[in-house]
Amino acid sequence: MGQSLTKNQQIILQTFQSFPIHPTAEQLFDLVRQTHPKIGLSTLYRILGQLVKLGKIQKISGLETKDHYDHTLTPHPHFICVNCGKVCDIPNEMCVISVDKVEQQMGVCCRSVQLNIQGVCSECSQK
Amino acid sequence: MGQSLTKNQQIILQTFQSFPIHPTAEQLFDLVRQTHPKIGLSTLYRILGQLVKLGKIQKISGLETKDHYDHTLTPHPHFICVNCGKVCDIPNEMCVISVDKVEQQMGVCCRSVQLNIQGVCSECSQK
DNA sequence: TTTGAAAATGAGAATTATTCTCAGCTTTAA
DNA sequence: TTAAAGCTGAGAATAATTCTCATTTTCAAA
Repeated sequence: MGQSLTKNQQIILQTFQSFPIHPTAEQLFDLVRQTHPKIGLSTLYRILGQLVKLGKIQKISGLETKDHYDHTLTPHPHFICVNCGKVCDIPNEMCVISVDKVEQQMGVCCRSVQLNIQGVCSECSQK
Repeated sequence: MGQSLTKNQQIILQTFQSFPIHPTAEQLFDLVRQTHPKIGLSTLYRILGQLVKLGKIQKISGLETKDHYDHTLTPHPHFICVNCGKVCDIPNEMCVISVDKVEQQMGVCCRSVQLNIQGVCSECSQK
């Protein structure tokens, strides 16, 4: 059970955690390649999937055609700038969502919530 | 300015509106083909894009790898069952989101909000 | 150490959803 | 009636991701 990560899993997770961005697989691949040029794209995708399953990172879908990944573990909303494409976290307390009513009134069981806001970021709106 | 729709735009919009589901392009293509077998897939995609731009329908991304489309115009959250894949609308009042704080505290300008909830629907949880 | 089974790798092929291209057809307005 | 503009749809192209599989690596037991 001692979820020990393989060498490549560690390389990818550490590279990931050392950059405060929400990279796509492609961006992360470029970063990883700078220090480990032999790692293949299929390995990256495989390991990203494993890290998501292990609960080490989360995948953010629905922002663009590409998926992004996030090494912040607590679920929280994301903001994407429609102008420059930058993705940022929105602190949970700025945007509280309760799914209680949904569960009670629709009889469903909620597993996860994805809240994505599209708009113009502060830098882009200053131009 | 009298945004009159072309014949194919009308066929697709009407077919769409006569089914109370959240179809993918593929599902809608099958439906449209039943009555208009000559319409091509590229026409369907082109017209879906146009209808979104015209504000006649909305596109729901982030539920699956495929996009879904919705002919309800007011923005509202969506629920997707991780078991059977069914998509349903969540009435806005069950799940209120305010973006005021986000705009004020992050200095951004919010254009649109997508809230997707993954979970198990009532039918699937009865098994 | 040796060994051998299980797991991991990575190059490239396959898949999937969507968008693009373009030659022919249709509509429209003069 | 006609010419230009717009629309169509078959199929090619694209883009992101997943799959395949022969090779390599790991690692515990002998």
